[in-house]
Amino acid sequence: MKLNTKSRYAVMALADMSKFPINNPVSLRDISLRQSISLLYLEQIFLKLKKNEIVKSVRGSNGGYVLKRDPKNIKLSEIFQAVDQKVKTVGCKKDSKKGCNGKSVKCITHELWDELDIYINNFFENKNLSDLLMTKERKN
Amino acid sequence: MKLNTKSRYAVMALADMSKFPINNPVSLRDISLRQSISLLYLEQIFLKLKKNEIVKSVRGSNGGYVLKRDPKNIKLSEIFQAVDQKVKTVGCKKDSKKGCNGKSVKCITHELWDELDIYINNFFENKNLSDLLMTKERKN
DNA sequence: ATATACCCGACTAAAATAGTCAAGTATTAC
DNA sequence: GTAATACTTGACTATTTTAGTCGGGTATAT
Ligand code: FES
Ligand code: FES
Repeated sequence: MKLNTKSRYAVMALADMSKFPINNPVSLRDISLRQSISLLYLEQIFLKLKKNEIVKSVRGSNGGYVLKRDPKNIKLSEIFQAVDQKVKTVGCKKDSKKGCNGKSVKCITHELWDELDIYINNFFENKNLSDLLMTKERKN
Repeated sequence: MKLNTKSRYAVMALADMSKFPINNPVSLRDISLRQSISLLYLEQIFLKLKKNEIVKSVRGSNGGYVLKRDPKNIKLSEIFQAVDQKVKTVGCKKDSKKGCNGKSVKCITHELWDELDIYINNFFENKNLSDLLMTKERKN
């Protein structure tokens, strides 16, 4: 079970952004420098975040990206979904009747993995961007 | 976040075994047939389970593998550890002071991923093989 | 004009995954 | 004692996924 960089960077970049005044465009170049994330990779990530209505873009010089909603209303689960990164614990197709073994019944561990799936998604569902900021403030 | 087949099969195979009398050797061939898992792959997995004292082997004809402990005392976390599959949510080295970005401080999301790590491991820590059987019995 | 910064699809090297293969050894059944 | 069963071990490989990069745009502020 490994978290990939795309999800990790997406959250990292948005967390970086949410430290700035809400209507102030933050350029990817700045995020790239502050967080040491490849600019080209960030561009790829932000196109998806934009398509999924998490940020909006301000083109041209002095432009950048702006959070489309209050950090309080941006759940981690939305961010993950935006960058196409799903939790996948079962071996079978989720909405098929077939099992991971090709048989017509679900395997003996299917329920367990399903439970794990819900459990993990719960974590992302119950965290939002502002939760992140708060832990940070406590520390600094 | 994806669960790999090695962990999935390991648990599946052990769940299969634990349906049989505790001292009755179960051959990998049988598990392979019942659960539709490649025999050669199972062999690889069981060597690790054996090295980690989860099962013991009975060689020769009518041989197979036997659970070394009561299913109640085999936690999923042990199984995962045995097959070398760790949860990895952070980008940095866990016991290094350095961040995932190469800097000398942990990144702004480090705490979050750490929390997620603990959260997921908790799931595995609090489930044992016999829990699996029980959900199955309820259903059948 | 020109510099800045987003836009977008295609491409690729490297790593991880999901197995397979070959060549054994030990034990039991006949 | 020989055949059959079943575990043992290390190496090897195809496929997939990941983690980016590249090239050639377009829009806007100064
Ligand atoms: S994981 Fe769903 S059938 Fe095995
Ligand atoms: S995840 Fe640990 S420093 Fe970024």
